[in-house]
Amino acid sequence: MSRRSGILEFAVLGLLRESPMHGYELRKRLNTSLGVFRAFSYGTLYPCLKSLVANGWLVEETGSAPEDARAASMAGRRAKIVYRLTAEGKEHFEELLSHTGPDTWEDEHFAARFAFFGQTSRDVRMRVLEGRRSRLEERLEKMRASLARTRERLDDYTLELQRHGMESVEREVRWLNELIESERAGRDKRTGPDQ
Amino acid sequence: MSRRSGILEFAVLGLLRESPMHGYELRKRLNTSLGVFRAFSYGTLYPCLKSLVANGWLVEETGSAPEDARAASMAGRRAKIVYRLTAEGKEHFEELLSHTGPDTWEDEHFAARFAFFGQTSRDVRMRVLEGRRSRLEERLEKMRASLARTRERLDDYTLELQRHGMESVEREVRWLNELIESERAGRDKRTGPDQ
DNA sequence: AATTTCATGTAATTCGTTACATGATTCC
DNA sequence: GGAATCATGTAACGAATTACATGAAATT
Repeated sequence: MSRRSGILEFAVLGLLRESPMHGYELRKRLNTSLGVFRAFSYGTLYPCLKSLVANGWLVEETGSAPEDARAASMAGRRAKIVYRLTAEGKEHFEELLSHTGPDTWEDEHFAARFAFFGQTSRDVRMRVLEGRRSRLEERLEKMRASLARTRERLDDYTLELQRHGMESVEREVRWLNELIESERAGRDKRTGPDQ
Repeated sequence: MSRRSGILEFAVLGLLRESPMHGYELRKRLNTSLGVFRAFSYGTLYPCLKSLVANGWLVEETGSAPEDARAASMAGRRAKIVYRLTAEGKEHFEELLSHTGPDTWEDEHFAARFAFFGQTSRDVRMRVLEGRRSRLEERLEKMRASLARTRERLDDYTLELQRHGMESVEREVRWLNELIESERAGRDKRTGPDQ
């Protein structure tokens, strides 16, 4: 059943929900359109796709015209493989979307979740945003405590590094506060308010 | 020769340069004092220490008093193992400190380098800071280009995520600018200006 | 015609964690 | 004397990369 990175699996299903794609294109969109994800390599992506097919969440479509498939099998050449989300895949993705666990608030998981907020209900969005915020606040607490304990023993560079780190986390908390406020106010960030 | 993470190795040598320590203590300082590093597990740390010993960069000291060693061997109990940097280890660390390569500007590598800036010469500091800045500027360029290409096709959440991501990178560039300016002005961030 | 970009894959390797196993020391 | 924390390690596993291998299509 090979490798399945939770994040990659999630992102692939989410991207394929919008429209079928082949592996190469999928990879580009993971790095650019979704912006957030690090560049997953083909060595990760292709085995993952195979595994999702094995689970019945995707189907492979070898070329749109019947000719393509024929030509491919005849000459032994490989045709583009387009992946399409199955009904089971759609269902599975909905489940992943509505489920929130401890992992959800982690850096990369959170970014992946956020990238598909457009497909999520508002209460899930709130759960994800608030969970992320409290995790960051815990992190801040630890940083502050550790800084208070060790401040004197640290040189200026180390201190500056910690200060900058804390400031970054504080900024993300403020960003989350704005988003949460915005969700609460019902100023939905979806494309259209009605229909 | 087992596992050796470049960053962990570097950080361990750097911490032991200040004073000898045992593994458990070392691990805490990696997570707190240096603040930057993710929590390396014991399963990573201890094998790494053994490998550094095998390289001749560290020596193990089993208890400070001879009694400890005797008691340990008699009862079969393990004593605390304190690791001390050897002359070769010190030399190796200096080499790592002065060497800069493509890896140096990567997120985690950079943080590790910065954490030991106090032990570095100013021109190395400048190389590291300026290298980091230009890598971030490249990243910004790519983000801007990708955003310009795909803006229309993205929903508001994805857009907001990208906007926030870019803003974070821009902030780090400004931070680096200040640091570089500060280095240039000669306002050295070391503890004492003389002696 | 040659080069770049598109496109798919596999094997070996790297980096690191989790779960397990063990025991000493300190605090209450 | 029991719990928490200190302290050291190993084996199995996991996630992802790199290097390799192949070949089609588009561009110059």
